[in-house]
Amino acid sequence: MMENSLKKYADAQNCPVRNVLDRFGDKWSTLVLLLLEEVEVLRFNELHKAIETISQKMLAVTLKSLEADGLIIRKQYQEIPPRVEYMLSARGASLMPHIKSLVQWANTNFEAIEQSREAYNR
Amino acid sequence: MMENSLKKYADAQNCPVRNVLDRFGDKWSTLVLLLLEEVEVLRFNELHKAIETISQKMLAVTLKSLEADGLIIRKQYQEIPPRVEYMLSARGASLMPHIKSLVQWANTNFEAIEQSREAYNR
DNA sequence: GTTATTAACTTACTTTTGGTAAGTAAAGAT
DNA sequence: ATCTTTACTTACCAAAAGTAAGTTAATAAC
Repeated sequence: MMENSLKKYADAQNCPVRNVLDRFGDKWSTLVLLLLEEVEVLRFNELHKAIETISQKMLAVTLKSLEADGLIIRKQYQEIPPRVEYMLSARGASLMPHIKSLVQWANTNFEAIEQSREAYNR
Repeated sequence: MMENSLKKYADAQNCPVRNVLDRFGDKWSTLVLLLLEEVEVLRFNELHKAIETISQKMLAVTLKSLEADGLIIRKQYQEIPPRVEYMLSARGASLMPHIKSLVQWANTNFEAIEQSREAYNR
């Protein structure tokens, strides 16, 4: 009764849900995407300052994987000191409505969830 | 020009977006939620078999945090061997449309993203 | 001519998180 | 007396993420 409906999630590699959601399952990707949607063009250090708690290393890793997935565009100028600008790609932009609907839900349910957490830890 | 629009993300603790999205930022929560939406009621071992690659420990941790957030309900029967059933709460159910819209996006964009990844790694 | 500055990262190292495998508890069946 | 069943927990190990310092190369200041 259950086997048929659940099997499709078993294989992480070939499951689109897991394969793609694992990517937003990381700590920073959605945040970077939200910032880029809001400000449109940002340099590495601007992102770093904006998020504050992210390390440079993690920001670099996050940007690379977003670029690899074609969600953001990296534009490098041949200048010194270096200048690199990041912005959403069309694909990245098409993702944002879905993420923002999640964000909206998070905003409306934030307080109730906090209260549940507190109640649970007592 | 940037300070005003970006500041709100700086503080993880009090930012609803970060605070709540960090929770789905883990590897397993969304998967458990999707399964529970599909099958409605599942026991610990059923979830464990369905996801396969999750460890019992991680499943226990995931279920606890989902319960703490009030997204799922844990119903324990006083029997031996023990019987515990998990199902979505109303709050959890209200989340699912947003998650599923993300899942849909993932399904439609899966192949293109895979191709981008391959191209990037060459 | 040496030193400082700037921006976008790397690298080496440490800490935190996640995974594996084995163990626990308690009743009923063998 | 031992085995089975279920829902976990615990001890130990591997992988991921965080920290801090280093790299590069041109221009500017001393």
